[in-house]
Amino acid sequence: MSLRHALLGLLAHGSASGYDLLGTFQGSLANVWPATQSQLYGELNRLADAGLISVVAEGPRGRKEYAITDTGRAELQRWLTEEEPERNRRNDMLLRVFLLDLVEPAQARAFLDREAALAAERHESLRKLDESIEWDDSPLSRYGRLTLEWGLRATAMHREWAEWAAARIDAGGRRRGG
Amino acid sequence: MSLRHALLGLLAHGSASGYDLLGTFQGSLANVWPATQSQLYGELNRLADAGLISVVAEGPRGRKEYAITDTGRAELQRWLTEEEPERNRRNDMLLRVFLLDLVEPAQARAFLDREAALAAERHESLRKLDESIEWDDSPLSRYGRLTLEWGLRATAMHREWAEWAAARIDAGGRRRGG
DNA sequence: CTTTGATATGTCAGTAGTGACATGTGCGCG
DNA sequence: CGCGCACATGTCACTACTGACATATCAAAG
Repeated sequence: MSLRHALLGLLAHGSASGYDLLGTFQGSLANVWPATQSQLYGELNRLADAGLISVVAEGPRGRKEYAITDTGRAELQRWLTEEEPERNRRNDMLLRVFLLDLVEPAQARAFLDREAALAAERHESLRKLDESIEWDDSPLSRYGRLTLEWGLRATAMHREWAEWAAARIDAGGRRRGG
Repeated sequence: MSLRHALLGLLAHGSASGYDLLGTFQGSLANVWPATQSQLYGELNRLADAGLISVVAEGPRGRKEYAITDTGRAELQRWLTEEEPERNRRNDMLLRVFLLDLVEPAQARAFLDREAALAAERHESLRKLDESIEWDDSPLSRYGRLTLEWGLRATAMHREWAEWAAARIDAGGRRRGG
């Protein structure tokens, strides 16, 4: 149920409409906690029903501006400090590696090459993003930078691993022969 | 729908019952693609209905032994070589880091310390697992080792990042003062 | 012989997330 | 003035996954 807390967290930084929040989810939050429009509007209504947020203004085109309530802030604090983060262990890519003995070594090698290339691409795109942002001393800037750094390190690690693994497949093939 | 392909992949290595497969999902596959019992039995029936697997023997206690069919093998091949792995971007832990400016620096620091400690623990447990397994030249051994190595590198990276981030929070606090 | 635990499969209600569809409005540009 | 795009919210059917419940059997230990 982290979407709930993501919304509370964003609203804790300032009131906003569903549409505004959607923009954030498709922007800076896309790499951390993506959400679809339908899910978002539904959750906002549920949060309002539960009294964790409330409509503070209505604008043109039916726009509803939400703000976090005291109850909502308390819940957010509780979540941040007391609740253990859910570790998402499912990894489609690793599942495939686990089963990679079912295809020819050349295909396994191609798979890992592709992983390495994609990780490199993703790393580069994060690096550019990092450069393009004007980081300042604001709290959001400080912690946003930490998450981006995680992405940089994760993509670097993934690339190195894939290259190592690809080389190991070649070595394994040779070992079988000799 | 990767559970489907995980099951096909396991059955491609040899026929087994739902109960056997459940053991694998709670064992070696737990860190890659966990699945509950209810989900597993349901999917096996759906796979059999679709003709991707078939019951090849019935044992005591209603045991049903499944084997992969040619259609199933073809589908597995297609999945492994043609379908792009789903990248799971949702990360509860990173979402919290992103919102960590909402709590006191000391609490943020504690959060990251805990992350570092947990990553170290997980790394150590994987290292022991690695040592305890007698890796041979079998294909399953070779590719299983690659996934484990990914885990080792991921936990190491995560720990280093958390330690770096914790230090950065301290530095940020001082910078604000000076 | 009885009890216990591992083997073995199944159902069900509920939650989270997806993608498509539906609908209407205000703003700026030509 | 009217056209199109961005703004803005909502519904719906479907899929994946979870945790709890239900049920029965065989083997071994006491």
